[in-house]
Amino acid sequence: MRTSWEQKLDQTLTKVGLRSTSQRQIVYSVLLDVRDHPTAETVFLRAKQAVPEISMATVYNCLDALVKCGLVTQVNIHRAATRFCPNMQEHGHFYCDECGKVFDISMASPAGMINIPSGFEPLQYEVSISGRCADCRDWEIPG
Amino acid sequence: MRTSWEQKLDQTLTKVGLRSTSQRQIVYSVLLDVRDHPTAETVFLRAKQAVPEISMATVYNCLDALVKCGLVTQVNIHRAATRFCPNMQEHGHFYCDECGKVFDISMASPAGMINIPSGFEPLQYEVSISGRCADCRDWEIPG
DNA sequence: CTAGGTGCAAAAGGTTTGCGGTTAA
DNA sequence: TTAACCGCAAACCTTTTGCACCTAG
Repeated sequence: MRTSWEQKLDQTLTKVGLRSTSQRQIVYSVLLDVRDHPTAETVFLRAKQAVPEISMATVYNCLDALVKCGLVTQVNIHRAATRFCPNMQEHGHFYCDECGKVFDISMASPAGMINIPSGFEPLQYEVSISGRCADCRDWEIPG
Repeated sequence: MRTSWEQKLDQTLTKVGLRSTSQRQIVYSVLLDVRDHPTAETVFLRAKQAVPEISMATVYNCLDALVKCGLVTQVNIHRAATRFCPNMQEHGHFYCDECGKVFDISMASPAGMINIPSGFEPLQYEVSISGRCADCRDWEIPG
């Protein structure tokens, strides 16, 4: 029996004119399975466990398709590999400079507090915070 | 006579233990001169007009030094070259997907509206908006 | 004097592309 | 049937690194 996320994936891909393929299903399931904002490389390695012959190019293609159809968000990290996140609620990201982990941060819509100049058409907002996560702060060696 | 920004640069670099060099002065002056959020490559080409023998590695080093001492901000753009901005007021950035230009966007401090989990230590906020700028919207072919 | 900076060239890292073969619709 | 997709490998672009020489403090 098809699970509900598989149906939703099929429908969402089809809606924007993209095909539903087994590779795209695997990639999406990998993202849903462990919500740790993996890089394309990590997604590749995890997907490979299910489909050993899958290629990096295909993983990029699949991630791209998922972003295009609105099921996945990209998280940009300065000069490091892009992370991928299947949480489509409006939220920000906290990047820990020390351990490299990425955390979802709940927030109000930023649209209200930002003064978009007239004539500009905003399509996407991205709020990212960098610093040190709780764990890394705890492990700090005192003075 | 030394201009005030040159003195400020010297002092600010020195304060964090970095040296004031002619290359760093040139790079900073390039950023102050045209406020169009240039890439490292563009900074390199502009700096080269004053110092033909300057190298890309040095431009990166100088930009890095300027960021470290707090005179310059980096603007991350998804999968494209980092842009550099000498405007140190708290502000966001609008990236036009069509023409690639970057615009400063005034905004209230995002710190208030974001719910940082306890124990997390935020160091830097970055708000970026992507979409279409006014010019690109105007030039759109109707129908 | 010497730690830090510069210039060059080579390498790294992440992502994209070209192409022949495959497959969903 | 056929446009879209896959897998592979090579290319690409931005950034980093190693090293010999140079220079600010």
